[in-house]
Amino acid sequence: MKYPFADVEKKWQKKWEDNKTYKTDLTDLKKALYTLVMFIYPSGSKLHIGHWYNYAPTDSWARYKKMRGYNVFEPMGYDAFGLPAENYAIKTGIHPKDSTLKNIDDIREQLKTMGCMYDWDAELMTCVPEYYKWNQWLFIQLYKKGLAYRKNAPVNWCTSCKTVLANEQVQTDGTCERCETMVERKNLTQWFFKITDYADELLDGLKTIDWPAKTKLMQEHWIGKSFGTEVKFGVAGHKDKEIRVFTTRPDTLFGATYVVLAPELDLVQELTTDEHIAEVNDYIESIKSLSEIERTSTVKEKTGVPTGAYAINPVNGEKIPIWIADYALANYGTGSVMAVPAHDERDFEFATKFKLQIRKVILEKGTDSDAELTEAFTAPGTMVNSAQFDGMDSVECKSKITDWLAENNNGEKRINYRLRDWLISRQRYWGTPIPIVYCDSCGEVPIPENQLPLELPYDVDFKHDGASPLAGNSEFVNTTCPKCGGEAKRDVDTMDTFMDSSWYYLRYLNPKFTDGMFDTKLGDDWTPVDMYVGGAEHATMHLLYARFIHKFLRDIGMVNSDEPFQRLLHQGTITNNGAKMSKSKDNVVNPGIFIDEYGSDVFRMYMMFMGPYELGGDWSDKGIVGVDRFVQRAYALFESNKDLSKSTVAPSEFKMDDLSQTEKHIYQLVNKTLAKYEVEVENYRFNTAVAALMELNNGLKELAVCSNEFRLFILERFATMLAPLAPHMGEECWSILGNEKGLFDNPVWFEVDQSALVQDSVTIIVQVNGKVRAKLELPVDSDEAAVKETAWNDNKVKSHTEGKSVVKEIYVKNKIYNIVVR
RNA sequence: GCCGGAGUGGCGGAAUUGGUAGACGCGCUGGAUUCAAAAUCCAGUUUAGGCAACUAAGUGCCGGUUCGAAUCCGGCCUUCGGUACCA
Repeated sequence: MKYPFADVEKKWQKKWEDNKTYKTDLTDLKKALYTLVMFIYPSGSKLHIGHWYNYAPTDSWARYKKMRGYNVFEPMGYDAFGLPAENYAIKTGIHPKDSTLKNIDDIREQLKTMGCMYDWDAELMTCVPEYYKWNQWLFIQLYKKGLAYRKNAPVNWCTSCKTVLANEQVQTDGTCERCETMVERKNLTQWFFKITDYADELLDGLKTIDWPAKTKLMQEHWIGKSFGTEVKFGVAGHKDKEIRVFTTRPDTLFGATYVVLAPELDLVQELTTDEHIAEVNDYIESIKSLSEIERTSTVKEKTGVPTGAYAINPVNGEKIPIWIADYALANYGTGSVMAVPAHDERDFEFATKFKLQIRKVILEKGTDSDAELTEAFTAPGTMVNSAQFDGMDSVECKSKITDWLAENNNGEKRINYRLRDWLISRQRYWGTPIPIVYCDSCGEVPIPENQLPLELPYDVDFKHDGASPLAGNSEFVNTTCPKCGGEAKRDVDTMDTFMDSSWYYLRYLNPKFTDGMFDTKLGDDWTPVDMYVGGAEHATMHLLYARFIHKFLRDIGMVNSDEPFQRLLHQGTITNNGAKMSKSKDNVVNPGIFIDEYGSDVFRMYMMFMGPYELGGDWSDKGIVGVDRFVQRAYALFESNKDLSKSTVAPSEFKMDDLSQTEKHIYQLVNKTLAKYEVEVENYRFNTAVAALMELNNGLKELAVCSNEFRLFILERFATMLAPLAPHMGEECWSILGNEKGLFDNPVWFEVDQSALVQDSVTIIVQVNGKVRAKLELPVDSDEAAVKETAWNDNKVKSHTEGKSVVKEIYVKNKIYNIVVR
């Protein structure tokens, strides 16, 4: 009989639900295990292949752990705020709240057909006041600690739509995706979280977590800690002004021949001479629509204009011109850069183009100090043209010059970070309202905690001209000051949705908790999350923000751990004809037809079999029949051994000497498979785990001639290995054997019989000059003399060494014997 | 541009530490079964030459280290993710 997947899946899903199999008892902390997958963004109403690829293998891992006796907590929820729902509303008129809640209902139903172990009592969504209230509370805690503050920052502004655009809404040519108008950068006052205060700890903490090395490396580079010197340049004719620059090359300071300021700095307007002001303002206008990537590209032709003002180099009192150039960014570092054309590639190019002075201050070994440079010399060398430092080693002079600057109050040692503070203001509707009011007499005032949540009003014009849609709702905007009771206006921005995802793993533990942001007892018991799985695209942003918030929560006594996610893994992306699946491209592959034809177990097992989990790949259904055939064969095997456990009992292990030759082979195979399976599944290498089960299945062709208890022994192990990967089928096979209790209600796992893994002979490869010439089957741990003799007796070895002299012979025990001849 | 990955048969991929390249599966070819087909089962399947034994080449490209490299090093090419307002 063909495996009746539809009936089997329905049957077990009902049993699991009736038995509350996946309700986790969070008070049972013995072998507690929190496994988490990044929650779902409910944009469309359909789960696509990518979702299955993310969730099904993760669930298989959780099930494996459950079968090994862990008390597994595996929740699922919805990252429900965000831009797409708002765009959809603008296009269709359907309110984000309505479309989002509808999508969530549809998605929940589809998630249930996957047959995952989600504890549905722990389900949460971020767009309800019960959740986002605590975003507001958290904001206020950060505010109280001085970690939330306002400053100016640029946004993408469409002058035609009169709205702020997300980077995604700006096309590659710099125009608005709706109206094709050129997008400008415009400054707005916005809220920031001081993540930079935690930069060092975020860096150090990486050493303590079990994350992919590449992710840690990306975070390390994102934080970008660099050691250097801050130098104070005076400004000629402006005694009250100074320009601070950060440099990692203080040894080149005598070679600084000009200074570059970010065009947007206020200082630029203050310093520029009348003669240059028109040119400067034209330049600022001309770069308004450039993105940061374009501005800082090292291949783009450098642009810039002089301000007419001069800076004073503190080391030699020299007057050097002040320029502005787009590659200096106002929101990075001090916004000012000292330029040393002789020893920096970008400065060399700039100085050459604009005929600025190039002065060599570090001499390359073996070159003439008068020789003209044809390119920047960036390596260390000997100091020249540097007054009292001449003749010294440039590396040593880094600290010498810094010390000398410090003694004269012209600078100091400094650590700089690439990391910037987290901008959380969004000029959008569908998000958490920022709990601040602005009062003419009291200034910015946080809403008292007992007045939270500040609810997001339903009625709003999404196309409201200007900054934020909420600004158009006067009932929302106009309020009274919590401090003085006078008239006040609310902040009309909402929060970045990364705020929602920065602490949801704590809320899952009790989403209905009303006495605080989350139940801190449960938080301490269950976090850090043991295993976190999600896309690599989150490597630097979400995963850094969540770490920051976790550390902040620790500092205010809410959690007792330093990191939110102990172990992390990224699933790969499934593409369609090489393109990322997305609703907008209309290229999503719907799993529905595969579920209908093969069932969810075959489908999820195929996804796991496709390749390495962390690699992903292009979607193809070509191989799914192979997995289906495997399932059919395995099912038939169990069917032909129905109710075996009702008439016989399998021992916990067999003695190899008591087994027939056939049984011995199968016994070794099943133990080898089990040992491999454990390692592969533990490390999310499901493709090789499935392959191992296929090999096992192929090796059971002669099982029928074995004894009853032996067959039961083998099939029990086979069923338990199937269960994590194909949960419905695993349960079914287990029950076919005659077991009354379900595998996930009563977890079972079998030990490997280590004695069955011992091999008595081994294949030794004989190479001549690195080429395989013979394969010898020899006892394990044979000594060199024995191998040598057998090897040299081989005809092929003889023919390939004949008439040549032996240079040397290499023996690697149990592996290889290599003869080198000339 | 910058930061971080990936590249192996016709296809998806395997090779746990530098030691048999191609496990497992798809596809294809041949056979069994069938009136025939589907399904199933059995055998073969990196490429080139050869009936075969066998020989040579081969893990994106070029070079290097080593007795030995898919694996380590240097330089490229292609491609994917991120680049701070998609999430």
